[in-house]
Amino acid sequence: MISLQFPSRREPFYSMKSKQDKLKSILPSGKKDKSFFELVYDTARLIPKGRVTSYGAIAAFLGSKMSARMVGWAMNGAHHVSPSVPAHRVVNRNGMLSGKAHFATPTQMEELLAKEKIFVKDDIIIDFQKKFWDPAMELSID
DNA sequence: TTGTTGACCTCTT
DNA sequence: CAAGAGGCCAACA
Repeated sequence: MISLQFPSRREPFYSMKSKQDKLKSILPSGKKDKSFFELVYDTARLIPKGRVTSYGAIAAFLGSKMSARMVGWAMNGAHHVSPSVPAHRVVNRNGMLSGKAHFATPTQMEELLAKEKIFVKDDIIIDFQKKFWDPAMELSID
């Protein structure tokens, strides 16, 4: 199912802090003392191949939609965590590859995306809205 | 310990 | 329209 929506500027149902506990139960690894970063990593690992999402969408999904910045910061450390995190599937809300400079080579992010049939022009993902995967829409939380 | 700095986003001048 | 500010939270000096 394809979500054609950007994260809405309306107050979304998932923005309530109380959802965090439910998140912890549906996300893979069972540790209870998850930091915000770990939640970010877990969510990112759920992004299907061939789909992308945005920092803000993950942040909103995790309960604080203003933490998009932290999601980016989390990705900064995503290279040396295990299991690996598909950081290339996370872009900013315009579909721009804002993080490509942090990959091993300047072209790696684009190449990884191309393998999943996601193509990029001028650092922007083509058909971003069709490739967009909103965790809040696709993962049912109650 | 305090301050600054981000792979961001939204609202306000 | 463009530009600024505020909010988030972890890392680092």
